[in-house]
Amino acid sequence: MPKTAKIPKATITRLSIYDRQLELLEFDGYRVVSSEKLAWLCQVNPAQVRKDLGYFGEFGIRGVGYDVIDLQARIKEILAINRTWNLAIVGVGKLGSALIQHHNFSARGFKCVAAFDNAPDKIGKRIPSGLIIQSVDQLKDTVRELEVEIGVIATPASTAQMVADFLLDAEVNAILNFSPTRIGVPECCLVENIDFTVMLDVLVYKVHHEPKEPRA
Amino acid sequence: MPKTAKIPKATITRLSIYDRQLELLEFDGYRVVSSEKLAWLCQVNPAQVRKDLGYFGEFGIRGVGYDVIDLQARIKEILAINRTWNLAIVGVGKLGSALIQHHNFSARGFKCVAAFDNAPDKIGKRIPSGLIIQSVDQLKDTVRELEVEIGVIATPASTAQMVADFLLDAEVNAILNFSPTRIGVPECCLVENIDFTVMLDVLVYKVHHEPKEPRA
DNA sequence: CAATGTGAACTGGTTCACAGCC
DNA sequence: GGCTGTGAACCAGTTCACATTG
Repeated sequence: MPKTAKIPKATITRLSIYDRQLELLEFDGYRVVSSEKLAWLCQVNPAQVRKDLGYFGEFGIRGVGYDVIDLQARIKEILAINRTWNLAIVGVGKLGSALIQHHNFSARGFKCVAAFDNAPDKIGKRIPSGLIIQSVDQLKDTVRELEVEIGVIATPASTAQMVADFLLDAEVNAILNFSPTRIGVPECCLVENIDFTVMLDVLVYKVHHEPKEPRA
Repeated sequence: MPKTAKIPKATITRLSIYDRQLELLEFDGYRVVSSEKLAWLCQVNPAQVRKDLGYFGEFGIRGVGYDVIDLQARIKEILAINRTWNLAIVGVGKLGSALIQHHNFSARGFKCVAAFDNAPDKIGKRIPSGLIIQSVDQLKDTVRELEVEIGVIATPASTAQMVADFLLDAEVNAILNFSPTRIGVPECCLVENIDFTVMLDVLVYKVHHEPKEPRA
């Protein structure tokens, strides 16, 4: 179905955002939505919405708009989030355990099926979600057995690369990296980095340099 | 000092990454580094490194490279992270408390000086860091008193906008938003969004659509 | 000679503007 | 009439290639 064209990564990001707004619109009882309204809600340009969707097909009705339910289904299909994906969290510190219990993950079909750490006092413990923390030595076996498709790194920077190598060895080929370092992986493995302090640095730069307009 | 040119946001993001790599290089005893080496470490193009730095001045020595210590200082100055910034966390759930104790924040000069929630059973409690959770009713006064410059939203989507309005009322003009929704704010307020599930959706899309190359 | 600094070329992404349809 | 779908125009950001300099 993808019209063999190169699709900007930003388009995929926006599709995810559209999807969530559509859920809210559905909840609020809307049956149809125009590109203008959806764009406004997602803080983008209406033409952007239409172009993004245009990469994948014709989902709207001219003169009317998009069917809220139908468009949602299409987007979920495009993103491949119309099914469950199994996650394994590595690093069960404060952040790791917050992620395991993160409601937005389960609500969107991301299921934490395993948790690993290498601190002896953590291994074997049960976390509120019911999961038992395993040693990273067991990572490979468990990941394969439970068919984990995405590894989540929530360790300090110092161990991130080691963890990544473990995940690669277990043939996970998608990693969500919360550690503040760029891990090195082969081509076949896909990585997304979420780096809090980089975001803060960007924010601080902007605060410090943007023309400070007087408050309305 | 900025050569009155428009600086890409991506450049700022990379400066933050360069900075952290420089810290590691310094720790490892390097005195100078070439754009090629730094680029390799940060997984970008060498010309990109030079261009990014070029927006702000000439920091290198031709034929030699960049002084690791000096370049760090310059970047920290550009990013305005050569001082402490006060944060207030709103929403002390699992994620919020993980953020409060997040070591990378304190290590980089971001100091959590206040925490707010509106759950009656949380208000007044002391968190391991020593902070006492306050009611959001006290947000305005506390934020002003403690000179908080950045608000961090770690609440569910449903209350994010309300929290943002509270922060705006307290004249915070930078927000780091961890809730999975786009908050609406006036021009004068700067926002960075960190949305875990969007990142996962992007990762899933890629896993599902990228040409799956056989593993080496 | 080796590596920076930078205009010019290129690539990618966004916005416009309007044709096409309901 | 109103809103989608999309080629064309535009804009931004990255990479190249080379002149420049310690």
